[in-house]
Amino acid sequence: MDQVLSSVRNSCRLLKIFLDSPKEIGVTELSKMLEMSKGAVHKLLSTLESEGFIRQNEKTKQYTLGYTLLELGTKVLKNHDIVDFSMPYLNRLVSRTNELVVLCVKDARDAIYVAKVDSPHPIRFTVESFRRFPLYSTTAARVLLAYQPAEFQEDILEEATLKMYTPHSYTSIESIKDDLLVIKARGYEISSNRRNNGVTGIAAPIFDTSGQVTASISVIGPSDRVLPQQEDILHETLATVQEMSAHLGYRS
Amino acid sequence: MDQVLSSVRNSCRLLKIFLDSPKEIGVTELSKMLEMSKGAVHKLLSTLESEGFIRQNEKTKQYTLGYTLLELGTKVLKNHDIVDFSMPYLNRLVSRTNELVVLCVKDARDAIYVAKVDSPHPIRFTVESFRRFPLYSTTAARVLLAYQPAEFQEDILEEATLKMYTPHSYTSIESIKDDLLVIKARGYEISSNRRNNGVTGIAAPIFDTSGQVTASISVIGPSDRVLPQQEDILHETLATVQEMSAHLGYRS
DNA sequence: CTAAGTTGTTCACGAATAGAGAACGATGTT
DNA sequence: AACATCGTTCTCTATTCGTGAACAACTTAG
Repeated sequence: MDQVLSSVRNSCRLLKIFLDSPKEIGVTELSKMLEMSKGAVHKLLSTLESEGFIRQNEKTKQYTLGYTLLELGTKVLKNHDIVDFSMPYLNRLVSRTNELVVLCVKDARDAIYVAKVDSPHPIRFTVESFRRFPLYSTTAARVLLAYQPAEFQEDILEEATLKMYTPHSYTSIESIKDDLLVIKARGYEISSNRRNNGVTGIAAPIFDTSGQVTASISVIGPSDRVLPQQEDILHETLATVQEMSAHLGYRS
Repeated sequence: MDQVLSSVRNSCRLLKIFLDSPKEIGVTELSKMLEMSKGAVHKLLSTLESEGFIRQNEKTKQYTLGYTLLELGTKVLKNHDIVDFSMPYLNRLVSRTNELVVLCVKDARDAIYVAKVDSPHPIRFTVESFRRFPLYSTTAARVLLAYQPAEFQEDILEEATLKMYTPHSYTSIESIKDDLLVIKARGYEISSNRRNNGVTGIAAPIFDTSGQVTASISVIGPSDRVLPQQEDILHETLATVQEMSAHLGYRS
């Protein structure tokens, strides 16, 4: 783990700073955030700029993310064939439930919505795609976590403890652990008012040939619309993931 | 210009290799393309992987682009406010012309379509967004090039010469240079069958407060549909860019 | 309108490490 | 069973990365 190219790691960390910051940042501010000298940061920036990963505003002299990252990000989506594969199913599930449907995958220690289809309702709950969030924080993510090895689960939940973060209406980390067992036992998850108040999510896992969980889908909407038709939505969701899993070659 | 962090530059080059390759690549192949030792490439890869910029397929052991690049790419789009600003105008122009409309910007030595609205026609011409292409190769890009300093134009066209690349129906690099003068003189460009046979593009520049060309828009479609209504489309396009420029604070 | 505080940028040097190249173990192919 | 090829690990030194201070170009304060 100490086998790491420090300047490469620094440049990665530098780029990620922009994810949670206003679009333009100056050298001085970056050097503080990275705890590096201004000179070194400047060298990083001009290297990244010459490769198109960073752009400098000619007027303000501050820096922004460059277009090459847009090219690469687009390529990531293209590579990810589960997205293309899933879109028809997501669309159908939206037309049957009239609520937001998302496709969620695990990446390292995080979850990401890699596809979504919005609810046709004028009043609707929306989420941000392509942005990481913790594996214990949303319905779809917890489904993914439930099928991970126990040690990995422990690790993730310990991180949650360290961050002193317990999702809404969970009284303790232990109760999440119980929840994961329930999810795996019955093969789906329904949760209300956890991360967002007044919002209910119904999620289930998608299996591939090797029996691994590759993704999960979730129907999410205002509790007062979702809860009354909870049974129907659950039925449609389970039918969808079973069909998807079957098409991926999974035999239960 | 020699003030460059070599390992950072190498990691950038490594990532860009994936743009023009199948989704998964092995260490050996990458080391050949980068002309580096396998050991060094492996170190690059594991550093990038620990930062989420690269992922390794557990079965094939080969490498792919990671999700962090998707996050960063999404952020680039969000930062770029001209895209949000332009969408209503692009949509309106499509509804008036019934052809593909694109928004094109210059980045370093390239052009990129950063937004597009497809034609409603069942038979339609489409383009790929977020992918770099030369500034001399499409109608919208040449409009951007026309407003650049003469020395920059020379530089770009010289590159075209070196690549032995002359866009279709240009007999020489000199004729492109003439074309650029015409574009700047009359403020728009109409070209047929240049990059794609049977395709016609009509493009015009958008100016900001400081009088700089920040982007260009182009209406593109099959020549047999576009040429007959050429006058109308040109009129609509010019009206749109004038309105957009005015809203950006440009005074002619 | 000067002086003090910013900013981004440059430079020189010593400590740290990046990259080459060979050897490794694991696959899969002949 | 021998061979080829893959990704990975290792060692070592020439290279270079990162620091800290000085720089010029602005903006702000008095």
